[in-house]
Amino acid sequence: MGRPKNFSREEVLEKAMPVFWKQGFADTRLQELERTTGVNKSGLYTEFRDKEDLFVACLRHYLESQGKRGLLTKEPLGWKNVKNFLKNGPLNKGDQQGCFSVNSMREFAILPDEAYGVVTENRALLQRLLAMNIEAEKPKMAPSAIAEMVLSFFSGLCIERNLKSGKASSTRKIENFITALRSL
Amino acid sequence: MGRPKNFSREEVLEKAMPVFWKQGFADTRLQELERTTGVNKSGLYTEFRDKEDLFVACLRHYLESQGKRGLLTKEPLGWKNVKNFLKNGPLNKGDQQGCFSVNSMREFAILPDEAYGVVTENRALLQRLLAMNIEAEKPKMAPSAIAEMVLSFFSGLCIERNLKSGKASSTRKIENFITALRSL
DNA sequence: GAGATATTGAACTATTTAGTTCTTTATTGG
DNA sequence: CCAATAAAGAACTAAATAGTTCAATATCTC
Repeated sequence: MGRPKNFSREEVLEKAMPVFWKQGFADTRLQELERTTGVNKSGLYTEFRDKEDLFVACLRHYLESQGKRGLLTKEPLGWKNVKNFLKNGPLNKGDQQGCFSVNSMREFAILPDEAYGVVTENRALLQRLLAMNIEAEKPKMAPSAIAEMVLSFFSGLCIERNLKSGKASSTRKIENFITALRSL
Repeated sequence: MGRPKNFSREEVLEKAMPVFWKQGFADTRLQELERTTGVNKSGLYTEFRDKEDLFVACLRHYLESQGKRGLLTKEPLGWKNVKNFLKNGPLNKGDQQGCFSVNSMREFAILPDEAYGVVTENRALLQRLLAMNIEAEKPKMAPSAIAEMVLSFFSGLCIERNLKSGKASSTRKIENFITALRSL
């Protein structure tokens, strides 16, 4: 066998993701991806078909890694998980603010259809997981209806992370929101 | 005096806005703006300094026109206005889906600082108007705290308009959300 | 160490883009 | 109708960008 490559697909995704996350697809330059991943064009193009392919791979990678955190599957299911999802779902790590998936929704007009599919599928999953947690609390209102609201609120929190005001203001907001939901 | 121009600034903004709204700043080509406004480059560049200037002008124009609708100042102030704001604030007119301002938040990384200022100022205004309407209903919780939640929920609804699922699913969601808030 | 094989790096290309400039054309006032 | 004025149109420019190609280089197996 010939020379082994000295980067893994995983590594590249891990490094490229924050760039797409912060700047979106359209305004991320290939040059910047070379710099941040430390892999040059020919390397990137042997691993990924094109920029779109790399973007979608980053998106999938992000959603998988978020899924693995298991915020909504911790036993016992209930409001606590929902609150934790709202508090810690949106990340707060340097350039990685909010949710890559929510951010991407803004760019559907120019993203490959695949991206749309990946995002909506994940949202459907979140909706189900949220509903399961809410169900466990036996509210009067239909759990799926409450879950819908939570997901919209979550999307709002995520997109607001693009503001400088940051995480601080959201903690209190989340407490209050959960309080309101508990009455349903 | 020489030849009068046959387009008004207003007209141009009205036509350019939906393009920026749908595609964002980065992925809107000058060529497309020429086509949709019917004004060619030299016309656009005599009226606006550059693409950024045109974008910010569109953003201001949008916020002004939204402000004029007066959704949150109709007497009597109260939950009815808040509900109406959530229902009809996010537009549903062809390419103009959701809120141009919320959509723009995603692109702060590449937009002029001015855009950030315009958006945050407007959000502060909305926050105050929402609080006034909530105040009128004399809730136990601080009106500003409830207003914060409404604004986040609104942002979520707006960004979700980028999904095909559309307006239908949001009506019920808004009713339920207001129900929850009334208990606070 | 030799040969096979795959990666890497850099030079290259074709296209697209924002922005400019200059000529042509239309409209006005006197 | 003429001269002044300004808009419109088109050709042009310089820079950037995604994507390609190919020679040089590194590493593996035998």
